[in-house]
Amino acid sequence: MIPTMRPFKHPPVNDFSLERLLYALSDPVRLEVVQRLAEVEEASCGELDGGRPKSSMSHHFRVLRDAGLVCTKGVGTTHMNSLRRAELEERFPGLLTAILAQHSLQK
Amino acid sequence: MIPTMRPFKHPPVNDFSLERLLYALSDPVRLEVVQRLAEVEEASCGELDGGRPKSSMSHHFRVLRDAGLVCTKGVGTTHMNSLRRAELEERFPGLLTAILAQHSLQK
DNA sequence: TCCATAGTTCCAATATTATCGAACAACTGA
DNA sequence: TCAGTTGTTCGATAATATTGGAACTATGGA
Repeated sequence: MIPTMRPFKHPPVNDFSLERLLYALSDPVRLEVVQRLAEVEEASCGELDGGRPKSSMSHHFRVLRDAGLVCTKGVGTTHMNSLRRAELEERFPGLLTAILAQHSLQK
Repeated sequence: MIPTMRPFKHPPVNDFSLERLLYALSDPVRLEVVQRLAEVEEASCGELDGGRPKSSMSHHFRVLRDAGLVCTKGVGTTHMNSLRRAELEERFPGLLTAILAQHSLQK
């Protein structure tokens, strides 16, 4: 068993871009994913699709990863996702907190 | 002289949308406009175009207005723009602050 | 009244993005 | 080794955004 699930590329904190982050979160599907991840700490892709096609979700997860918002690691046959909270707080202090606070108000 | 420059539509705070705001700020041109406005408090459209065509800027200002970020009022032949800081802070506490703080770091 | 200024609106061209089916790849368990 | 599960990648299509020229409107000054 040679082939291992190759890990995804996750940008280092220094490469985080404010515009890219804001863009990633301006999509309702992606914003919902991030909000859910804030509640559960960790979740597979399947747990986060709202019945949407896998290929669509795969696209959204990539956008979230590229923005530095989400970290995805392979665990068995599934991919576990989590927020990169500490690094986001380091690079954009207070930003994610303000966005997530907004969500909990709307429920 | 009957015709007066008809005022622009500015959404009330209750109609502000997080996604719309994030989207508006995910564009480099618009983000720059907002960052400049944070410094000068008030500026005409002409002062904020970076040599870009007026029609393009007019589009961007409309997006910013629709998101509730910017207020535009006619003054003489010019349009003066300002951030809707208080209302934004009321609706999205800490959000604009976090975004603007990010900018000043990058200079 | 005429002209210059500041922006808007209209329009078309271009570029980006979202969506999703189909084929593919990695892993687990039988 | 085969089958089932999970998710990615590829490719096409549709929807949406950005850009900027041209015509138009409002305003103020000469």
